[in-house]
Amino acid sequence: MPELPEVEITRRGIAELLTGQTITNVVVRNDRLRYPVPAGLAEQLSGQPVLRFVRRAKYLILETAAGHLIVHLGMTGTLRVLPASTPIRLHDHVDIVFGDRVLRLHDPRRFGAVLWHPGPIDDHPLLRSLGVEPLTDAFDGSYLFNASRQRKTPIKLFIMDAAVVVGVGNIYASESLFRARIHPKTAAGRLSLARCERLVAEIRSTLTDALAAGGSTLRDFVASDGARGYFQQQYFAYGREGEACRVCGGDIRRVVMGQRSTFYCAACQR
DNA sequence: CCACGCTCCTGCGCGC
DNA sequence: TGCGCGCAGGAGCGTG
Repeated sequence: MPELPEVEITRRGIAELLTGQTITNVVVRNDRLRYPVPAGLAEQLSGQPVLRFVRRAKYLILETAAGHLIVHLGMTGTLRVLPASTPIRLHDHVDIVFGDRVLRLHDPRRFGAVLWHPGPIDDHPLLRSLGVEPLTDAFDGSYLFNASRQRKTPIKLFIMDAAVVVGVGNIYASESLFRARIHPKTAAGRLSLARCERLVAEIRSTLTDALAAGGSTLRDFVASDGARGYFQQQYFAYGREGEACRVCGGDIRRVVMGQRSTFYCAACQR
């Protein structure tokens, strides 16, 4: 389940290997991802050097002079640079070929996406109305405070709203709220400025910690089957229903919010 | 504008 | 042992 740190690690590894390299072909084995993979990618991209490989929210963007290839990993997607001779596995849906190497999208559940956008990237409908990046200065306590006024939505759903702040997935939403000692059902509009500042700091540190944990195995993630046990950092709340809170020893509870499991400590989080 | 719930898909874990 | 059910989740989108 790639969250923002995993996506960013993937971006760094691939950018290092493929920036400046020229695409020689594109092979689509299964175009039925979240959206149909557009036809004609091989014609659009062959001969194009990769100018940049960037990220916006959880979208990875391969930039060429001809346009942008937008990739989303969904729930189960992985994107890896492999020797072109690497055997095809089930669910290897798309290859961007660079001579004797290949950038391969593997995605069992097909929640991912591969899109083509010839124009300026900020114009793309999926990217246009995204909120701020969580690891930039634009995301601070007063931003969260101002954005949340009058909003009755539980804070957990609010921080997962990509129109507000991008890249906070289900796991890190629970973890950040635990660290900030905020109950996930608290109405967003009722949080004080001080609590918004605390929450922003904890969202940042949660993401940064995961990034640091992943950074150490960067090479594996990009080049090998590795990646198992990857971000198995110590969660405080996520997935720990019925276990003891690591801070107070109380029970970690699970509730469903927005059709998603939410974990919290009823004693620590108010 | 806001709140909420449906939907896509496959792999896995659990219960019988 | 084996089968089948239900859950897991990113995020766009439709509905009220």
